[in-house]
Amino acid sequence: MSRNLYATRSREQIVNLLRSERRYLSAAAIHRILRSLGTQVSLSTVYRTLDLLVSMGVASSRTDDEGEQTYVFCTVEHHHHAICRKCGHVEEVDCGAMDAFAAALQRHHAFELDSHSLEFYGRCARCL
Amino acid sequence: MSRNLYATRSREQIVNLLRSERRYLSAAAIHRILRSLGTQVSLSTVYRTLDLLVSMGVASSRTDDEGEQTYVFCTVEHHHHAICRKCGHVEEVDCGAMDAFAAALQRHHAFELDSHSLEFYGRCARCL
DNA sequence: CTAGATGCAAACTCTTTGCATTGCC
DNA sequence: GGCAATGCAAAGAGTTTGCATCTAG
Repeated sequence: MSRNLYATRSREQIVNLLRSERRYLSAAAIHRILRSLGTQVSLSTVYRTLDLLVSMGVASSRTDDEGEQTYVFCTVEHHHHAICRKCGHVEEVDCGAMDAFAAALQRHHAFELDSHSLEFYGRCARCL
Repeated sequence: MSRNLYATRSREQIVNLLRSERRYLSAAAIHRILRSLGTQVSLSTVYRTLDLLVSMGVASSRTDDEGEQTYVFCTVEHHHHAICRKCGHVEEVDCGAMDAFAAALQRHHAFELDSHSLEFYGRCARCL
């Protein structure tokens, strides 16, 4: 268990950015924003750090409409994302009602559920 | 409304393959299978045809774990997929229970839902 | 005959990797 | 000082595109 040994400046900056933005950002976007804020960091480092964060459970990733990988800061273990289609804000939604669904699925399709993936799209409170 | 003007041999073959397989296949996989069945078709045509099928609503696509785009034949308008993690078989699951979810989301997060994406993973009847 | 479909190869985009260098602890 | 992180450039993978050629209707 010797992960994430060094807390370097690059890593801090990336985590801070993700934590303050709370919306899905691509590696390229993160790179661009950090540069514009005066932080010198290479794109490879951004990729490597994002992989690290995802494997530590600090961030979560998804593939957007353009097929690009995007990342968001995240706290809860198992949950889903409600993504505002106006501002991109991500709300974490935890998921209890899935049990009923799993039961119905098994009844109707004889399908044994062991995991699922769920995303919501709409407007967050600020954008209504 | 002058889409899909010509019903060419390539297109027929691709649709037939998707219709008989009923599982998510990448463009490369489709290309490989068709070749092995003796059908001469270029990878670009496979890509172009798949885009066409998706835009016509005949097929549906998703990005798999490796980040590769995969396609499946599909009939129902709005539904979700139960994907067998053993054989890859795709079951279409229609989704009524989502209304309750939407209501809860609005109550708890003041989030106005307008669409969602949902995928199940597990074992299909044949693979239990 | 003519608009649309195809094949081929080159171009593109996003992502990963090898290796020398730098930096944290 | 030593192991890990970084930057750079080059390689990779998947996908798209331009253009000449072919073909369904």
